[in-house]
Amino acid sequence: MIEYSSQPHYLVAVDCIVFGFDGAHLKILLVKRGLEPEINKWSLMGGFVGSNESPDDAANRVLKKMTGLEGVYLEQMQIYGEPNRDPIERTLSVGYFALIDIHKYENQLNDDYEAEWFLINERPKLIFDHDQMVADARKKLRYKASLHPILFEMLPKQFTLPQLQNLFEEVNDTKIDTRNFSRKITSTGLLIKLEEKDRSSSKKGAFYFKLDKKKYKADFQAFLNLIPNLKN
Amino acid sequence: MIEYSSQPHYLVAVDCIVFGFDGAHLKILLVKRGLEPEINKWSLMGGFVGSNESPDDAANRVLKKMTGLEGVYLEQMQIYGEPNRDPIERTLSVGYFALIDIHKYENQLNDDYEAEWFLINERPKLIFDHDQMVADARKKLRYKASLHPILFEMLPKQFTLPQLQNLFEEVNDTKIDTRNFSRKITSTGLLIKLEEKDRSSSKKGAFYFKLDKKKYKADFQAFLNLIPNLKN
DNA sequence: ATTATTAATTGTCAAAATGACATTTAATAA
DNA sequence: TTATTAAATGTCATTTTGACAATTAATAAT
Repeated sequence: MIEYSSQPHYLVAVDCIVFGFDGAHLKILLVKRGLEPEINKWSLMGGFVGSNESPDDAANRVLKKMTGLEGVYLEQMQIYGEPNRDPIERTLSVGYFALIDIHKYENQLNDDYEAEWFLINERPKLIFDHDQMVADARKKLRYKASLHPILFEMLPKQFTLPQLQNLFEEVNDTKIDTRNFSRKITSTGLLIKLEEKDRSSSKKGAFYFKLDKKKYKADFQAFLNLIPNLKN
Repeated sequence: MIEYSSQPHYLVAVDCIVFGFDGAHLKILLVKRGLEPEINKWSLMGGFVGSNESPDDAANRVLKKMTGLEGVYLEQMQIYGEPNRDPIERTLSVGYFALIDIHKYENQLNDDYEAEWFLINERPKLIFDHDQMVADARKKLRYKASLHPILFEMLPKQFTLPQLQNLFEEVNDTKIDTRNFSRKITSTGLLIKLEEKDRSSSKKGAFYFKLDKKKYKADFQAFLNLIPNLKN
């Protein structure tokens, strides 16, 4: 008979891949690790799951502690549980990816932790299996974003169509035809055009849009299809 | 400074939602639990993660032990980690869903475990949060199956179009127009029509098909779109 | 004042995919 | 020979898609 008492116990952690977008490029937020082993090396934001919290709770706690942000978009990805992934002691880690508005973060920076944004393709090597986690998170982000409008979570309240398209192109690592993108994104009914223009990027300026939050919540589970299937 | 040694340790388990299809209805495989608490109550197939295996390894081991089957389709779903989900001791469980060909199983039944197939809608109440796991697994199955051809994993080597359509209808809890379904599924190129007919369900008989495995593997990650968006 | 420059914005058309819909066919039973 | 039953298949109008380039709005330069 199997009994609980004879079974091995493990540490359980969470690690968060935090994505942001600066208007042109996809970025990832990394921290200098504060404990041994591999202290002071770059790593994902993480921490152990406490006695009175679920892994989801723990991920939210870690994010709040290190970025000051609450209520960020957070999605469970998968568990990383190879027996020897942590050299000190067996630790299973639940991987999450988070999407945050990079501008909100800047105001709430917690300086106790050395955190820094890196361009997704120019990030330093990370500890343990964190590079694998980042690769998995990118894949999952791409997958999810091709079906649901999650990328808006990384945009400020006002954004332009060129910015939005940039973001889709970055995430999917592809170029999208401007006319077709505009048509598709408009037909979702998710965008509300504003009076104001962003003049910072061109003489003509690009109109700002905001998200129709009601429509966003209602349609979140509906499949969109924002990434074209290129034939040529 | 946070140190490993001061952190709490937990039991880590896996639980598998095993789906099957009898040609007409979606089924789920349950076992009578073999340890306290809740001994002899119906539950999902599960077990603790051992010292030298990953959670994926553990899920495969449990499935093999209880069904005799190896290499079944197994997908990590999510982690269940509410602090009090297990009344004896804190246990985190990684939920998996498995898709198996119900006919293969029948040949390999391991009688040491009291396992039984239940119609998905006529299953007994399960222990702990296992009912929630089943609900989540159904949702995930539906989601994934609407995009990728995973349902073939539940069919025998030879199957008929009506059977295939039944399966899609069961999983999506909807009725599909025969002509449109046939057109779509044919256009995927995934099916190879055989000479033989299944005469068990009608006078006319229905042609058997088999899966084009090469095409299946190649197209697995490509998005299909097999479930229609009904307008009326 | 006119022109040049630059990025934003918008339109067309042919092809493909979709959804709605009913009849014909193959086999056995009566 | 006819009745019965489930399987298989076709049409058409609408919508969606992908490929493609010209126009517009604003500032900078002359």
